[in-house]
Amino acid sequence: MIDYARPYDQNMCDLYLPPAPPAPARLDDFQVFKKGTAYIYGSYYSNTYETYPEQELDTAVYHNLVTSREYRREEWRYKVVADWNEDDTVSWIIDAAQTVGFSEYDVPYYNFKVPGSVLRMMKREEILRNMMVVNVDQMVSSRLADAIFERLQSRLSEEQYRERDTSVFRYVESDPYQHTETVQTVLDLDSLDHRNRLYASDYRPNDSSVPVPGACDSSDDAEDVFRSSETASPEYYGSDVSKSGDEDDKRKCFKRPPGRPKGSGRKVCKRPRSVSVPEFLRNLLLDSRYNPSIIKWEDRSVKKFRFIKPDEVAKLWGMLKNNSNMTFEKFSRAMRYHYKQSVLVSVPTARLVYQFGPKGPDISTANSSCGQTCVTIKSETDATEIVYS
DNA sequence: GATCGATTTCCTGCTT
DNA sequence: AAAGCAGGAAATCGAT
Repeated sequence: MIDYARPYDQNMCDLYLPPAPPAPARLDDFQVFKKGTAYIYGSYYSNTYETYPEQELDTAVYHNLVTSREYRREEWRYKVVADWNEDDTVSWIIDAAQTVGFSEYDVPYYNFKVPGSVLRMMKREEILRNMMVVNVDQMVSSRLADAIFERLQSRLSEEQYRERDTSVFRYVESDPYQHTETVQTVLDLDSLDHRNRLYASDYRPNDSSVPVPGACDSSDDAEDVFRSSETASPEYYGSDVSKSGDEDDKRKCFKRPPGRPKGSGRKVCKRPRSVSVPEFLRNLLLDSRYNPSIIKWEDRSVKKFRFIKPDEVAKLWGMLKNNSNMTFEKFSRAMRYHYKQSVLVSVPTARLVYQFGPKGPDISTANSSCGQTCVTIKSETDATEIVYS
C-alpha cells in the first residue's frame, strides 16, 4: 500500500561522497538537458499539441540534486545572524536541517540565499513558502520549515541574551582561515557547558564529518556469479553507448537473461527516499512551473493528464532518484505497476495520456475564494494545506 | 537476516 | 519505422 505521507528520511550518502563541483546556476548547465531536448520537443509537439512558451524551469527543483557541499562553512557560528552573508545563511540552514534530522537534500537552499538581516525578519509562512518545492514531500517541507523557524527564533533569542551579558560572550568576527586557533581557543574557553547553554540551538554533539565505512561502496558489484562481467556491464546493454558491429555480434552470442543486470546503471549509493511516482506526478501537475510546460491536465475533473515532454519528466524523476539513466520508458513502466492497485489507470488509444485512479492521490481543486492561489493537498494518511502565493 | 513494497532494468510483442 | 504501450521477469533498495 502506498503511503503518500511517507516521510523523506535523511540521506546519509552524501557524507561519503567526494567533493562535487559547484552547483550550476542555470538549468542549461545540467548535463541532462544539454542535448537540446527542449528544441526538439518544441518542434515535434508543435505538430500534435498546442504549444506553450518555453518556460525556464526553476532550478530550485533540482536543489536536492545539486550539491550543497559548498555550503559547509562555519563562519556563521561566529557571527550574529544580522551579520550573516548569503553563504552563511545557507550554511546555517543546511546545518540546522541536518541537526534536527532532515537531509540536506530536503533544503531548497536556492530559496534561502539571503543575508542574515533578511532571514531574521522572515515570518514562519515565508520560510514555509521558500521551503516548498515539488520534489520534496510537502509534509517534510512543512515540518522542516517549522523546525528552521523555531531554530532561528531560538538563535535570535540567544543573541539577545548574550547582548545583555557581554562579559560572557563576544562573537569572533575574524577570518576563520587565518585565526582558526584563536577561534578554537575561544570555544574551548567557553567550555562545552557554555556551548550547550548558549549555543543550544546549533549545538551538534556528533561530528558528521567523521566518515562511516561501508556506505557508497560499490565493491559488491565486482562479483557476479550469474552473469559474466562482460554481459553484465552497463556498457554492454546501456542505451547511451553507441553500438559497434562487434557489440552487435556480442548481442547475438550472449542473450541477456531477463531481469536487471547486477551493477548496471548508476553507482550503488543510498537513494534518497522521496515521493512515490503518482505523488511525484501530482506535484508536477500542481506546480505552474511544470504544468503546462512539461505535463498538463487533459481533464482535471477526472484527474486525466498528458505528458507534454515525457523525457523531461523522466529526467526529473531520475534526478530525484539520483539516477541519470532514467528514461520515460522505465518511468512509464513504474507508472504501469500502479494500474494493479488502481492508483493509476490507463487511457486506451490516447498516447501519453494517463489518469489517476480511484486510489490515486487525492487532489483538491484550487480554492478560488481566497485571494491567492491556494492549493489544498491531502494525503491518504494526513491532510495538509499548502498555500502557494 | 528475512520479508515486503516500490521501483529499476530489460525484454517481447503489439498498436498507433 | 519510430514511438509508445502492456506486462513478464528478475534485480535492487529502503523500510520494517
